[in-house]
Amino acid sequence: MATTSTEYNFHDIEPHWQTFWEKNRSFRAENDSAKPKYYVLDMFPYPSGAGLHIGHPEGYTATDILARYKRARGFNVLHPIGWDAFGLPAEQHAVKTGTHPAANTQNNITNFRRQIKALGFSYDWEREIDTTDPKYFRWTQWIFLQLFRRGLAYVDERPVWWCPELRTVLANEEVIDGKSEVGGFPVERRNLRQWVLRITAYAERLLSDLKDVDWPDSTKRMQEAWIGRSEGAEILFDLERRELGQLKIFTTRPDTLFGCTYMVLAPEHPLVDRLTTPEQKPAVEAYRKKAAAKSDLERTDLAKEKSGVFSGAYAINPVNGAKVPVWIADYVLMGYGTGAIMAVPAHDERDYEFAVQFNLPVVQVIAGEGETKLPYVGDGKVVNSPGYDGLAWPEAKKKITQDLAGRGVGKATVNYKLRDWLFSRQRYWGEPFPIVWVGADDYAKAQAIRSDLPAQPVTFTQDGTVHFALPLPEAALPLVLPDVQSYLPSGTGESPLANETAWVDIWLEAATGAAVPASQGKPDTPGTWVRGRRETNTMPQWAGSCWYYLRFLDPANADAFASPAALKYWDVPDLYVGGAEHAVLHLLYARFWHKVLFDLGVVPQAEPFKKLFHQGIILGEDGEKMSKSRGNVVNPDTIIQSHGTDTLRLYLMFLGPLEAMKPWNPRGIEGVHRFLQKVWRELIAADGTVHPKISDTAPEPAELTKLLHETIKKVTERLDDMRFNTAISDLMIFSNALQKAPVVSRRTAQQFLQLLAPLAPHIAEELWERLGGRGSIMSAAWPTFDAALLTASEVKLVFQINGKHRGDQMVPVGTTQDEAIAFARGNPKVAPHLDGKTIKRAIFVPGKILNLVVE
RNA sequence: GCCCGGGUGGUGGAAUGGCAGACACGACGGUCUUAGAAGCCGUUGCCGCAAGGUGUGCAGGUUCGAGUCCUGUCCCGGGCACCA
Repeated sequence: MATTSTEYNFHDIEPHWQTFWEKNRSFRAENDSAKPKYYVLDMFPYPSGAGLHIGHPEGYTATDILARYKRARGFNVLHPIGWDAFGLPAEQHAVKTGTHPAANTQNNITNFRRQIKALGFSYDWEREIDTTDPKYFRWTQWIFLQLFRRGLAYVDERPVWWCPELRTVLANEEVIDGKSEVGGFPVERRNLRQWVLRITAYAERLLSDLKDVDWPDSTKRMQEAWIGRSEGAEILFDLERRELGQLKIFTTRPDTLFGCTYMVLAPEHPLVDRLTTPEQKPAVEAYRKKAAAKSDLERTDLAKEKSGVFSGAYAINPVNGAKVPVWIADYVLMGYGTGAIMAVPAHDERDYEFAVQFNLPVVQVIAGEGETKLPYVGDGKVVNSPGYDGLAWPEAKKKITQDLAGRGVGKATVNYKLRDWLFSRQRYWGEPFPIVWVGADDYAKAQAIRSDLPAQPVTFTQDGTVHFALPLPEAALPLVLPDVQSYLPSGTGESPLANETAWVDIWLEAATGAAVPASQGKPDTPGTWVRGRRETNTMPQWAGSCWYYLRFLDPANADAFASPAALKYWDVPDLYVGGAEHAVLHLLYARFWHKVLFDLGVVPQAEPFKKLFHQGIILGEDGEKMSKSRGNVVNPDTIIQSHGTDTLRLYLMFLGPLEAMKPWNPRGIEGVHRFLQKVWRELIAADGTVHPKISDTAPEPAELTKLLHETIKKVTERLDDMRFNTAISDLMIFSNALQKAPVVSRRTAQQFLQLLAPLAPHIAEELWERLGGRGSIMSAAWPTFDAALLTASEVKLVFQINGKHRGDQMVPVGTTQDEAIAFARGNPKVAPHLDGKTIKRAIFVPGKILNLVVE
């Protein structure tokens, strides 16, 4: 049933059809269908208190158009949405107001859901998920247990931002210019016990499998750079004082070994204490203190000026026995390679800068073509390197590495920039780790009855006591968050959970995971009861978003994160659309988890996202990024109120190519709104009945029929290519013709509405119904074009003389070159340019162009 | 500094190596109207009354023909940044 409006009243029409779709469950994806499947996924939103931002509907409109289009083409479409709802803002809100983050989160979700529904997206709401729902995060915890069991999760001391004044750990985004965002207090780096995931074990596969995915090249390159593979060699340098042992360095350029004139250790390098001579001790100590006080950011920001200090020690170059001084400098990082380098100032810019500053020798060992200006990092041949002179550097690299390996003082190695993933937060609002820390004896008891423990126990040592990480059995999941008195951190760097003694300090039944507060004493029921302390860290927001695309396949499953049948039928998303800001972290982390699940045999493919597309950012009217402080934020609700969601959807797509960054321009909205009004006006008379020019019997102009078929062809191609802006242009061109046509066949009007339906679904449904279309326009099969109608008998031929456009005319299809030249001679615009000239050459593209080169 | 994108009318943007500026916005003129809004009909890159010339950041090149391909250069945006 259509609405009763006589005019294009989107205020009636849009809610009307949204209710219709909801009642009819129009967008339900069937888990067992004979149809081919199409899975199109949005990056699910964090439901912030600010509500939907105009950037959300941009990408969501694009995927919605595709979802509706694919349904019309006969696909069983999975188009889901959910909420990435753990996270810092909800926790900060809780700290401020004392309300439970869950309550605040649910309010925000309610608001987001309302806004998204008002946009008319064709989500299957029966598959809605929420990462903070225990039924969901049960499986986040389950995946963590799989990682843990396979030795991919461990505990280590890692530096975090610590604010002594607030007595809390801060996230990077809570630290602004070295001060806390709240209060502006000074912050420092402090080591804390953290969970770390061994993503580096997957570095090689994360890199090499990029070749199998259809992603933007720039995103692939960013991931490549982030993984940062480099091939080189580890080389052992003897120290002058043999009793100190050897110094292991990593270099990508072993071929420059003869040019090494000094060594550098990172200030944190464990050998620094031992090899520093007594005279140099005070200077070295002072330097190390200074370096330690610097944050990573400062250390890297001060890139311009090198600093360092001589250790007093010397190392021996393994290829020529040269004695080289060992320096300590913070331009060498402990976290990469071995934390020690051989410095070759002649062929490395940083080493060169350092050598100049500290007056160290520079020895050239690579010569380029002609005069070589140092530092020289280009191609060339090896010089000043007895035994290798004259070799091109890649050959020398190979040969020197082999020779060193033969002597046992070096070997070829591969290094990655990628670090293991810091996976814990000292926060309340995240998934609790299903881990209980127990003593050695209790761990041994558990080992006797559990088969799901890692080969190597995960431990940490505190005040001389070794603590063992005992996982909860899978059957004990989910481990839910306890209610807490305060969302303020414990003050010791632990999360607020540490204050919940009854939850934290427990007796645990090792086989079942049953627990009672330790304060109640050891239960006397049978079982293996061990005394433990729960892990108080929680997981980062990434955890829930690492695998959500799998939960959509089978969201209600209580026995598995998804059934094998659902995993097999739906496979992975055919298209994933989201912002480029996730190009590295989210996509890399999700790929890592997916590969672990693949290795476990629980997902059938090695890569989670076959095809990826980034929508561009929408800037404010002023061309700046939208932000509250600039006051240039656009709220979709306002546009829906003033022009309707069909207009908003069209406008978002009409702004420009989806991938481009583009400014918001409120005046442009009128243009697409007028387009929809025109469509209405041409199909519906002023009294609300079908326009008199719509006819079942009288013939419409042949040009209109032809244009319809051209439009079907173009719009279909453009939806396939995600060229939504030009698809809309094509529809506008057709609507202009619609307006001029005295008679329009009902079928033409209906087919046009079908083309419009994925983009502006509400008005399309309404007009379809009024024009007597059967059922929902969504269930009508996508129109096809008649190729015969598109072939013309005449085509426009363009005449060029010496490459310049001089005229054109309609010529019969199949015109030959000679005939075309005759047409040119007879063309009043072209003929004067041929007068008294000889044609030296003719280039003829049949049906398109005739270019005559004349003299 | 390095790595990616991108520079086309007053604006957003179109253009498989083949008519640069589709489609819109804005502007101007007209029509309708008591008046306005909406609609409709025109015009609208720049120079020129016109014929015509000229034009895709700049300088070259390849080609019968370049916005599109190549080289260099400038500018803007994004990402990364002492990774040995």
